[in-house]
Amino acid sequence: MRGWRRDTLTARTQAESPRGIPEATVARLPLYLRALTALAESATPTCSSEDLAAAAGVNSAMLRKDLSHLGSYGTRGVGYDVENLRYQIAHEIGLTQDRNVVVVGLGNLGQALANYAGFRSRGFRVVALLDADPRLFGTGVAGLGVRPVAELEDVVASLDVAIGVIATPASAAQDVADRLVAAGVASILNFAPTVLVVPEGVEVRKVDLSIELQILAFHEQRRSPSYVGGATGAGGHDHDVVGTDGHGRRVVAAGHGEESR
Amino acid sequence: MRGWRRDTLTARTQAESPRGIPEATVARLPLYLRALTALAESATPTCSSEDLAAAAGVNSAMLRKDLSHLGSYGTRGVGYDVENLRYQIAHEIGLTQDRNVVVVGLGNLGQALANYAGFRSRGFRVVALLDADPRLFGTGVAGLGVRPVAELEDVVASLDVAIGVIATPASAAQDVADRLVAAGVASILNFAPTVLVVPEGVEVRKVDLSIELQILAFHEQRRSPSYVGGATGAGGHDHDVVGTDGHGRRVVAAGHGEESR
DNA sequence: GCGTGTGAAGAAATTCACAGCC
DNA sequence: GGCTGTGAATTTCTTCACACGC
Repeated sequence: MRGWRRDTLTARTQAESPRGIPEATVARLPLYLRALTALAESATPTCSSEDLAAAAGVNSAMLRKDLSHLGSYGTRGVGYDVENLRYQIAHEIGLTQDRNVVVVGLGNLGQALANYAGFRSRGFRVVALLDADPRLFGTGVAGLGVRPVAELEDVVASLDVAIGVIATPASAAQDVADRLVAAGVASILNFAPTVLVVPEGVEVRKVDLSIELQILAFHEQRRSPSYVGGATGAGGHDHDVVGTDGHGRRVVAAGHGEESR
Repeated sequence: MRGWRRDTLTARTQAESPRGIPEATVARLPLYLRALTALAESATPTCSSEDLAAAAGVNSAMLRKDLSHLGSYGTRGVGYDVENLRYQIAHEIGLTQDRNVVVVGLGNLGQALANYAGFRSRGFRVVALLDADPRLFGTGVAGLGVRPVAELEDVVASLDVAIGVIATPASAAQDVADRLVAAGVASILNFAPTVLVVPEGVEVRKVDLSIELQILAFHEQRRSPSYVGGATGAGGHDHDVVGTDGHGRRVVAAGHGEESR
């Protein structure tokens, strides 16, 4: 079967990364996966795009479009086979194989991360903990001993680390990132409130709690009656009609990223 | 009533809320704020959009476009006054007033969040901690006693809570969210790995560690030589050195570095 | 009929490129 | 000359709406 790839030379509306699957879609696949897992646990054999979209908190049209990038795994007039679709998405994300993770920085957050069950439950194994503070060396966190950050290179090489989680103070983050990259780690999850500069080809995801709070604060202020829009500016006559969608409720899924940005 | 589409013609060509400022821009303002604070600390009086963009890890054209939504705070031929721009952005985000935060769920993550300095340093005051586990009641975390989650409504009302942080297990998150909303909280930061359904007008930001890891895993897999792209497809587009170790990867300014050819 | 898959339309976000001001 | 601010062009993402297979 010659797969009818969308090799469409009609370079119209198609940007796609390397071989397809836009970033926005990739960011939602884990959501669908989780929703499917929930459905599977409730012994639901099949589901419509409407069902799954509701469970994932997205629009059904978007869900179908997203899934169409993976292939045709649904049946017209019926829906999707929960178990099969779950497997296909897990496969696409690459969860069929476990990946080793090292956590660098074991302050409050780092320790919480090391203990976070969500890591282990989805094929991510925390195999080493590193910190610069000698007082933490050897102490047990999540069944692992904390080792000196000086051993970073050894750890990455000997334990086949694929992902590095940075939970250090901002001042140490770039240095740690540089060393992780030099040691061969090409995937970094950064919790330090700083911008990381990395070479081409290295993927960095950032989680910044204070930024999330500030975004909330912005909307909070906007809701306030006293808000007139920034300092000056006559502002528009726009009304705050948030366009009630009739449903009265608004589903907030995962997303961003940040968000966005 | 025929189920015809709602007359969306009401919206002009801009998703913008009240007075402008697209969501993507809002999500970056905190980034600029942080960069400006760093510049201020190094006693830099003014900076160009190039400088600031580099410090924030974005493209300079995007930075200028973003700032243009706030007003004209720069000087052509010169740049931006660091202190003034910092104030303008802080004002726009609404950081001129403190906001009270309640943390619900004090497991590993919740405790780490309660202790997180980043919260307090930017005008967010954690004023109460709630949990359902009696064993935690009264124990001190970050100088506050943990109180029964049953007191949620009291706490929100008496302490003027503006933001709720949910760090409970997924199973409890929706219930907590419902109660927060009913109590008048319209801004929620959700760490529980579940989709929250909230009424229109309530803002939810979500932080999901396992989703971030899965996104990294996807790219990790894509880099892998054995990756052929889902079910079918050629794929091999990589010309990046996948070879073990060796300084295969070239440092190319970084995915964020501006560079305008 | 139902519901997927998808081209086309629409909206949003990003980047370009340059006019205009210092 | 240098740099901001911004319309226009471009790219990316989302939604619509309907043909097609069940």
